[in-house]
Amino acid sequence: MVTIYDIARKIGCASSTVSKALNNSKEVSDSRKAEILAVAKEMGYVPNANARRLATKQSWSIGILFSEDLNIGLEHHFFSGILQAFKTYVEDLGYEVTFVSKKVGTQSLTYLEWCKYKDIDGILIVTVDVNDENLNELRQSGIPIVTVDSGLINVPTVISDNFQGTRMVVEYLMSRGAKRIAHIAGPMRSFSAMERLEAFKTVLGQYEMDASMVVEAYNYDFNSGRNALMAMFRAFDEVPDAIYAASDDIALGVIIALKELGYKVPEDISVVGFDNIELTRYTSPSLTTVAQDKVRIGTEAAKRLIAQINKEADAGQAVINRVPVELIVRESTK
Amino acid sequence: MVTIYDIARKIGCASSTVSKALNNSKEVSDSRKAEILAVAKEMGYVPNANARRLATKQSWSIGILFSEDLNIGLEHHFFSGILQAFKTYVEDLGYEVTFVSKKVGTQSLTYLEWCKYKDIDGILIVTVDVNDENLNELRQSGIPIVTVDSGLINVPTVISDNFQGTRMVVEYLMSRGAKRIAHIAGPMRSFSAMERLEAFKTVLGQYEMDASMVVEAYNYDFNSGRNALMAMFRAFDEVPDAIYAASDDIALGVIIALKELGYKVPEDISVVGFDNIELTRYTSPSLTTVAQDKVRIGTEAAKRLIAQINKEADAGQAVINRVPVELIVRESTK
DNA sequence: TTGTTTTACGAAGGCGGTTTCGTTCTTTCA
DNA sequence: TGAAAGAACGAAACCGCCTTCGTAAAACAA
Repeated sequence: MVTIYDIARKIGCASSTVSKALNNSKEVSDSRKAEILAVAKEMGYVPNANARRLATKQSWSIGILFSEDLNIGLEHHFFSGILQAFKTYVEDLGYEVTFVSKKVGTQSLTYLEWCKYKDIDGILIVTVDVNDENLNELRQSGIPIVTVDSGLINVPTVISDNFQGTRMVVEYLMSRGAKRIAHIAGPMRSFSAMERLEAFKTVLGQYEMDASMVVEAYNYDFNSGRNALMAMFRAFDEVPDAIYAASDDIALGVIIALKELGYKVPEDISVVGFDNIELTRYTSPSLTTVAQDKVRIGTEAAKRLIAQINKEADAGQAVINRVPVELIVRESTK
Repeated sequence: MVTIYDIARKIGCASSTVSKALNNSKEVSDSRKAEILAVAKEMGYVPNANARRLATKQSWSIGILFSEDLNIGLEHHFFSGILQAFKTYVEDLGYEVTFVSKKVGTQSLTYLEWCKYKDIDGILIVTVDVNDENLNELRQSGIPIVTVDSGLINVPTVISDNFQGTRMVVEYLMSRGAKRIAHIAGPMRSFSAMERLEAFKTVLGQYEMDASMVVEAYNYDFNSGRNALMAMFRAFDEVPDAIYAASDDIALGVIIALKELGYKVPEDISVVGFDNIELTRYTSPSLTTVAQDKVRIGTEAAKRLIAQINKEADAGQAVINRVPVELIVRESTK
């Protein structure tokens, strides 16, 4: 490993001069600077992150917090899409992104301890168990935080506009003649699921429609959707003419279940999803759904985090940043 | 921030003693050790990663390399699944995982420079442009590397057994009476796509069947599958009775396209995919496919990397580690 | 008792940078 | 032309931790 001392020795100047030159300080003459840069390049010099960070106390790194317990995480395309956009944005600014871990060598650490250990600049919380004690500690630590799609209070949040999306769905269904709209909600440990359910009730209420046909899916996946639909048909005597599902996966499960029960989609019952995952465009029938803007959510989250890191005014306010959604009408609604 | 000096001062001992106590050295008496640990805890001491790493030259961190140019990456469930398994395994051992970036602050770095900069212990290459010059440099640097599903030569690799999988598909189709099997290949810049194509030709050759009905999909996604199928029907006069697609997404595109052309799956034409993504179980028809073991691939890759880091014998050999696959028979084949 | 190990601890140097603060040597300006 | 200002550079301290080495006290052996 070649260090600034090696360079200094070779040139015959002080290491401090080399350091300044490499950092483009104006305390070094242009000729000297050129010489040092040339030698550095020739010797294959690469700075040492740990030394630099130790000295500057600026780590240029951002932590990503995925909760392990919920089994949605990296593997869920929605979150991985957000992460991808987030990562692209901050890396372009020169930050590195690291997963926050609970272990260092053989030692176990809390999230906050890990952040201190790494001297992290900021942290993105993606999915999380809201009741995790370790999170409180983190939140109160003053470390810049932004969260995505979570229900953490007192933390700057970026999330799809579930209210707008739900309203669009309901009003669209009504405009197409729906009289009896049901909702397959997502699991209530998910904040978005709660919001969508709440919005569902609110909007139907405003139109003086009954919003009681609701069943909670155990999970966000296909199978949970299928099961939830079956449960709904067992629990209610009435048959809805439209179903608003809290996610695309759930909606696809619902459609299959309806087919199994002998209903036609959309002729007998319309189905709407939420997410706009790639495949829904190609299923049969293709799915009417609410598109979430993963890229925008990830990018927005990145911007808000960076603003906090740079201590811009108001950056740290626990404001919920709602990202617009879009209703994509396809074949699953009549 | 509380340091070992703060602890030493409070107790009235030397910082070196504190350091030793915290590292459980036997040069410190048990009573002293207990005292120091107690004070450290009381003061909320957390070690500083940068200082520690600078001093020990052990970073306990692993880099993940996702190529940006191919637009498969984090968002592809196959890779995110592998990454998840990999991450879980190495984090449990106390390593942290960081995405390797090409920028540090405002400076651009090559992969190798970044690795040196961070003093990284090892690196997982997930998707990658085989022709990237920066990779050669990395490969020759001696830094422990493992790669997944890539065609990098001279690098320890973990990959699904594409030959076994393809053989199972072909033989299964033949056992069900297929006489004319076509292949929708994945993009040839993907190593797995190449292997599957090669295996397809080999196996058909062994049975003295014609293996010329092949079209390359432009990408691994649904739409490419659909387009490739259309291209196939334009290019060949004959109609196959079975189609082996290089991925599930492609297969689903193929199925839709076939439906559009008026063919029934599986009655007229059988279709087989590769991956076993969650949804394929629920599409209609559900998809016969080759299941890849994401968890095993990720874990295996982790093990091989750690072995190299620990300089275990033979660990660094550029052996290809083939992970068994499984044929899942569902409705898309008759 | 004396001599030899062990044990427990402290001083100090090093890891590879950054930064402050002099100190020369030039410029600049009155 | 002399004094003040600025430019260019080096010495040294520091970031927080680890580790080597020396030493005094305690434990053991002869």
